[in-house]
Amino acid sequence: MSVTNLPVTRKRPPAPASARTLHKGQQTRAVILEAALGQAAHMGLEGLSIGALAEVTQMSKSGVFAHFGSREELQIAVIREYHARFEEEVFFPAVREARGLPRLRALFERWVRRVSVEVDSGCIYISGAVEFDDRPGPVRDALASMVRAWQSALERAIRLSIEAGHLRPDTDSLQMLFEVHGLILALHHDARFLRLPGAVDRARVAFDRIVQHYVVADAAPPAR
Amino acid sequence: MSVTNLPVTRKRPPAPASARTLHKGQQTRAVILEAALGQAAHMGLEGLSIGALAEVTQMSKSGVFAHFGSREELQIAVIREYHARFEEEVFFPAVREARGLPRLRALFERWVRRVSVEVDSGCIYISGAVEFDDRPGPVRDALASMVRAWQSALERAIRLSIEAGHLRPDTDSLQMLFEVHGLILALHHDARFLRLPGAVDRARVAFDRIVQHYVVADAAPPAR
DNA sequence: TGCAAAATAGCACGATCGTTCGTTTCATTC
DNA sequence: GAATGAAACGAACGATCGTGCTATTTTGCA
Repeated sequence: MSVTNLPVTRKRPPAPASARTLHKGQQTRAVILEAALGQAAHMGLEGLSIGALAEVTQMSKSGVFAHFGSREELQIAVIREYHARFEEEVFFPAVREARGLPRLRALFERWVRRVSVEVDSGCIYISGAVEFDDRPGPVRDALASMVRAWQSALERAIRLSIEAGHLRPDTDSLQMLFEVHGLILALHHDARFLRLPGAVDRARVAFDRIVQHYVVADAAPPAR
Repeated sequence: MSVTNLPVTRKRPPAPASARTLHKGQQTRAVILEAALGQAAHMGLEGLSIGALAEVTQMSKSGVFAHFGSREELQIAVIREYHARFEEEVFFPAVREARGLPRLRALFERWVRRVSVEVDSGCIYISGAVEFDDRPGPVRDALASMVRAWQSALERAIRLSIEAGHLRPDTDSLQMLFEVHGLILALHHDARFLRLPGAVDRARVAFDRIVQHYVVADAAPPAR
């Protein structure tokens, strides 16, 4: 059970030789990935540098390099790791809430919290989207897959809210998704770039307003 | 009359020697800047490369370099040029509309059009905000100045709409600005990165909803 | 037309980048 | 404890980057 069934093409297939213990390789690979995640959060995926990574992890450049085979593979590995953590921190806990509005609210709240924590570290989904918005290739593809997966998970939650009768039946789920996503992007922008205080509250207020609009059958928007 | 009175510290002080004619230097400088603007729109401000710029303009690297003195100065020059064009294309025409809602609508509409045109070229305000969100220095400062200038111009338009009686007197102008800005960011993200069609319309629809909320004294949001 | 100044070219530097290759160290299993 | 394969190292490569020099060309004005 994951955010989506992606064409993940997992490496590390059948546990090399012995089965249980985490072999040295994967262990240091995890260490490198941890450092890479931090570096990418600060400098972006394009800011990932094998040399800098080697310094941080006290390894040789070639030692780091060997674990991924290329810089691109490293970037993709970082994206996948980020995705996994995002799932763990935002999606899985929220999906335990009752389906419908409670779950949708939980998804948004955890998303907001994640982004506002990331004020000091940066969201790879957001920075990556800007860095790779016209740079085709496997990195962009991987990133787009993850973002789309998350977006459609959110849209599913919206649709469930409609089915549950919590939102108006004529709710345009993609439209609502668009608006909610905008709040997160504005939050990220104002808090992280402009360093404005109070952006988190603005996002929450706006979210409540959006929900309120789609939940109440208020004055039908007159054809204007 | 400009979006704001920035600490612009304009170079090119008192017209070097003769007054009128555009001297060769400024002329080729303009050519370089044009190319740089294109390059930055595609690859971001960090993707600006003096070497690549020299190739495009058929000049030597040092020839290009001499016009700006440093890469940082080049980046700042690009930001200022982008700002000037943004003003020209979005702000000035819209500010000729009647103050209040008409002007606010014009500002948004032109902003949307600009961003959707930039689907093929990228908005430097947005990409720059991500690239420099934790990279202090003069480039970030210049960029933040411009963005803040534009934001406060928008907020001013909102406040004028309140004073004109077009929006509810208890409208939180910064909150409204936050929401509207989010729409632009979502538009940029969906159209440019995810290549989703229809994002422009979603932004327009959402904007109308926001305006409608602040203009009508609908059911006062119950203390929830 | 000639001369000073501005604009551009040419070249090299040091740094950093991703990557390759051969060797050495280490961990694991017999 | 020796053998085997994985893991890490060290050094070098070619490329690209921004930048600093010194010539050379071009421009604008007397």
